[in-house]
Amino acid sequence: MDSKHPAGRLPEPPNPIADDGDETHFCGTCAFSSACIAAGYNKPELAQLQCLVEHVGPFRAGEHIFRTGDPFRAIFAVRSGTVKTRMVDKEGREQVLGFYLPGEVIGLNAIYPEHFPCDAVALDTSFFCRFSFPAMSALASRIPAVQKHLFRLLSKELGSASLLAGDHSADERMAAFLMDLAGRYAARGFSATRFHLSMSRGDIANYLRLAAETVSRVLSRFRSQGLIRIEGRELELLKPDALRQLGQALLPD
Amino acid sequence: MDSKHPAGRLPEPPNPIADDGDETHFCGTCAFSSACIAAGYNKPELAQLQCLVEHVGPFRAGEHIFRTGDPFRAIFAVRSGTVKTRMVDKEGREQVLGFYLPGEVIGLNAIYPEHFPCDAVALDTSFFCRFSFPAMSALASRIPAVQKHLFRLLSKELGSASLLAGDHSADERMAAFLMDLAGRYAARGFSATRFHLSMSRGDIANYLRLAAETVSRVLSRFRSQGLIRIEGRELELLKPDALRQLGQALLPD
DNA sequence: CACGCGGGTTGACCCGGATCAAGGCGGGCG
DNA sequence: CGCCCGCCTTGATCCGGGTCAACCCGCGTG
Repeated sequence: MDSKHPAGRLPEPPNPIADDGDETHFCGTCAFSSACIAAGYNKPELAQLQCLVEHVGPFRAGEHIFRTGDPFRAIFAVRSGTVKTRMVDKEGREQVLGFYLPGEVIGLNAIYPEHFPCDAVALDTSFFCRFSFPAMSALASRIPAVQKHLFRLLSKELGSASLLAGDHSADERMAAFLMDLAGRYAARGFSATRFHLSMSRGDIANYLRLAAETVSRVLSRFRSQGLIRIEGRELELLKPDALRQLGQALLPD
Repeated sequence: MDSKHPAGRLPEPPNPIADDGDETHFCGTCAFSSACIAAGYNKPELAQLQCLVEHVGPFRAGEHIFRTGDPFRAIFAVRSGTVKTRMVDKEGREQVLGFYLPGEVIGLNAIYPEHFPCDAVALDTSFFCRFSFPAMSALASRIPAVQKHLFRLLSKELGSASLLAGDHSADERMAAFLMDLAGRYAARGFSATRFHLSMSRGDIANYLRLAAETVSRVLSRFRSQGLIRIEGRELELLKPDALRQLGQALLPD
């Protein structure tokens, strides 16, 4: 599963955002956008922010962006591709903590321990913006909007962490998972009703604290009920309202 | 359950830390201590921090420190007593998010939404330090150590949120819960082996995503196995190592 | 006093999802 | 080509913990 020479699925990420030339479009959808391209910034400050960003990648499917225990020096915004974060306990069992889509930020939970408390593994061929954290903190001291933005990012992730905490049925969890993904894709300008699941059924199951067989069964049932169309990892939400209804206990609002 | 006129349990909190006269002892154990009394601060800056702190309380058992939807203006450090945070979904079901002991901080998850996303309810007679967040942010911009401290607090809570995420047996959850409490009491200078459970079995069950009956059964079993001594809400850990062993899959390290 | 009520404990039963098992793709490679 | 190996699906069985129910206790109140 964690092969050192993982096979890249595709020669080129199918993700439209991978186009490195389209800076402004990507940045407009990134979680840092309000910090990077906020209208209120004067030019010298924006230049400072730009210069602490470093573009890194590509990482192929299965490669690590960072590993548990690595010293914390930077946070990463996903430019394209998908990432899972996971912890591996001493018995070797994997625990998937989350999936991160283009525009989202990984590494925030490493600030306190000053070492990464989890692995980050690419699921697709992926590119990132790397933000040196010392530089970013220093900048945050001088630009209140940057500080506020970091506080908000951290606090936001606190809120979403409690999403999968409840004891809910497999159907509720799966419906909420699909609608959460849909909402996050929509927030970044992608289709909210058709998208590709970059993660395996096993990863979904692990994340939702279900067995892989259960995930498979629930998806089959959703299909037979006409809620979704699914073929391999290509997904279409046919009745998003019904799914939202199903997952409402887990979803915000 | 959420009576508007809850009966205060005791005329005076039994908590030794409630002594308002013993400032330095309390502050030495508080989560803000390194910000409030850090050696590196010169006096004018420390004075600024002091003046944005406001002591509030007492809150009696059952009273709200804040409610879902309240506009976010401040975070609170528990001076004495215990607090639970909870969300109530639209079907009226309660979801306990966490328990907070003296020295710990509540309200951080409200920064992003700018409104409190949950209720905070006192379980004991409780006192707090109230930190105006706008003032604190402004101070953080001028004093890097304060900014760093806030980042760390937020990031730390991110880490602990993933504690109860896994799918683990009732025994593992309960053992981890008890050892977590023990560690947090110890970190604030209390006994790590004898303490009072301020929360009901129902709250524990809700927090651990178990039925109240299961909590009762597990505690009874732990007692019959000689792991703990428990009488009502008074708890003594007889074999902390065995408990840590049981809960290791859920505990840090 | 009797009574109600919330919290706690314990027993009996049942169900959702884990586990075990078998088989079907599809892609990479000898 | 044929084989293997992940990944996925579907069926059969089992069990941990939820649910229902009965009961106890302490406390506050009419």
